[in-house]
Amino acid sequence: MGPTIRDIAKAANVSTAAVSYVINDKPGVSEETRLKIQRIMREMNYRPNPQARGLAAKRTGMLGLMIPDITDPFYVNVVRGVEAESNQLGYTLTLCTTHGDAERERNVAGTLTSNWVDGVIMMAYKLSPSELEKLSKHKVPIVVIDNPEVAGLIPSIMVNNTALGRTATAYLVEMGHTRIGFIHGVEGSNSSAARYEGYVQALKSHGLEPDPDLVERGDFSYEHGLAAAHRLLSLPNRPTAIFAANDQMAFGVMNAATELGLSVPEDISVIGVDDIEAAALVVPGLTTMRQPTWEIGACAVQILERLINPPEDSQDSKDAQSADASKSSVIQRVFEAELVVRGSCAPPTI
Amino acid sequence: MGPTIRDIAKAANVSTAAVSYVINDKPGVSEETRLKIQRIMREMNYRPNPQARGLAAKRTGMLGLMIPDITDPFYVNVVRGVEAESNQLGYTLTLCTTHGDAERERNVAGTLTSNWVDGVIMMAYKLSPSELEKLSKHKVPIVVIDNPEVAGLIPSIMVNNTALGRTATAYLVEMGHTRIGFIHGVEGSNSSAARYEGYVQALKSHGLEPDPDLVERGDFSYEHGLAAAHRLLSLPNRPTAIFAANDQMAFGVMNAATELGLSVPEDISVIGVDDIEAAALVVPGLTTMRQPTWEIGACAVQILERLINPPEDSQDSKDAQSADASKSSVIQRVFEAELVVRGSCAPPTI
DNA sequence: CTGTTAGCGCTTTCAA
DNA sequence: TTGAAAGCGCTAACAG
Repeated sequence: MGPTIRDIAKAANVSTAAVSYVINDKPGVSEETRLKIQRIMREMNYRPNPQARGLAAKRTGMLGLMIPDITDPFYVNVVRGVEAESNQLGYTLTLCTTHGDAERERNVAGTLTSNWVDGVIMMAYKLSPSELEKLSKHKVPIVVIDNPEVAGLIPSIMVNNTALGRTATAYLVEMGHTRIGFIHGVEGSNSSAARYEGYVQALKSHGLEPDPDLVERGDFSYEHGLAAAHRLLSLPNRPTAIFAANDQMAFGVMNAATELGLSVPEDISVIGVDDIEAAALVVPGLTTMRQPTWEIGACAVQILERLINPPEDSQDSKDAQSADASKSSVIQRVFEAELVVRGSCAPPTI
Repeated sequence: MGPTIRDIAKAANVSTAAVSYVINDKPGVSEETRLKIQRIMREMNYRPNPQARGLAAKRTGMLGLMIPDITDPFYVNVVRGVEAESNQLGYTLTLCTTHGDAERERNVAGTLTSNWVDGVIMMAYKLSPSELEKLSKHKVPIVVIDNPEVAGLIPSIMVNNTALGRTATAYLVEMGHTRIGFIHGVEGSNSSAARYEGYVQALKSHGLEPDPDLVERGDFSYEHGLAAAHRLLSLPNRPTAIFAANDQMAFGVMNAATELGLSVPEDISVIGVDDIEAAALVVPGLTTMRQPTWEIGACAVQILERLINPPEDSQDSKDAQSADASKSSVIQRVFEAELVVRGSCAPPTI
């Protein structure tokens, strides 16, 4: 157990308060004393105990991050952004995974918002909007990522998945494709639904009629992509392009094509979503929609920081109107996905 | 700010001590009182403040995990194991990444071992063994993963990378290959060096003479794998198989082969290490050496737990001899990698 | 079995 | 500019 603030104070012949001021860069200490204290702290290799600090100051210096799974590339990259930005702002990160389990989500969310951390970033999919709203009424600020259902109720960050779907589909249509297949993600996924919505919009806006036969259920897994593509590609009038709701499924499509003796992109164009590592490792590379995951993570931390330490400067604090405004309008940020062109798409040859 | 232990005590008409006992499942409270207190805690939705708890009990309930990068599949999978096991044991995880930067490693290691956590798991590559040893002299127990240099000095977990190299190479040799290329990882990597060592051993033990021309420098990246393979495959007497020190480079090899009009595995067999997601997504699948990453992470936590709460049961605590023994022999655990056979290797055709 | 009480290490008034 | 002292919420003797 290292030296305490009292040891430092004693060694420097000052009070613990003086040391505390120095630790926290607060005024009230002469330059001379400050320097002396700093020197002694260094000499004794003093590290303030974060627990005591937190207990007294009612802050922990930690941010909580709740995600379903650390394996999924989307989440991982968000985590990286969160990590980088929290470090930047001097927070330490506590990571909790829920494995998409409702009970664990509830649990983790409850613990995190009670006392543990100064703020929490959640990717929650099983908690109902009302549950989330209730949690956000507690003292610990929350930012939700990727859950459109609570946008407007709780500070949140989303990707415009409809636009994503439109962009991907339009890319294919403008290349000359008219029969474009779509493979859904897991049942109930808002992202997948929105991407489908964008797919339909793009089709219609180009004068194409969506064909229900070309739409397959999936679950975001490689295997389902493979199976769905097999069905799609065996159709009498098969599609010339397939838009899969994520890259894993897109890989299933590519391999299904190979298995059926079709080649990508000559016979069938494939586009995915996420830009997973594998997309760049294969030949042809997988064309895909990249979501600005890193930026999303960083942005979440920035919003949280503002929620934790509300900037007082903007107006006079007596400006009731602005206070009202900030209370009524919940922060909401929407990011756009970006098309990453590789080799898996080409104009149709028929 | 939720209710405190005093609120509960007041509501239950007991002392704070009684409540504390109940919280910590300690004896000294009648069943009746215990039940009443539990009921009230539930009713008031009481959550003990971890900071105060930690401050008083000198524990935090947190484990620190220091890794270079959350993107690398090896680390991520270790993290998953750590995560699962810490949850199991009731610890919360604090994640710190160092990006392979020596300064950050030093910093994070210092902070973590000062006060933050009850124990720390480190994947440290820039800290010298003596620095690490000094850190481990502090009060907070440390387990080091994947750093053979400190094995014996600090509790550590490793993968037998020499055996890994032997297994991979022997697989190729026994398939009939005699000219086998090797692509190194980044300069100075212990893992890569050990894998190379195993490669040489396997070659020799099968009566094959290692050919320096077939060994290329690399840096674990796809691009270097691609470049190295181009050189290797353009050799007058090119290898019929290539063992890359990781999967990313192995993908470089596969694609270099394609670019040169060679096919995998007919013309060239490829084997990697790590079993990254992409390995299973391509056709042919990449044959690779899988390290038991999840188990490693879980094991690290178990060791840490034992270090934090030393089991007193084994012998009488007066048994000075056993105390000495446990002090002198530092825990050390070695895992073996496993061959994952996919389609990228086949007997040579020439 | 139960209650009282003295801290844990730090922040933060409030006086000096 | 400095210091004394009162907690923050909880644990762990110790006394009853």
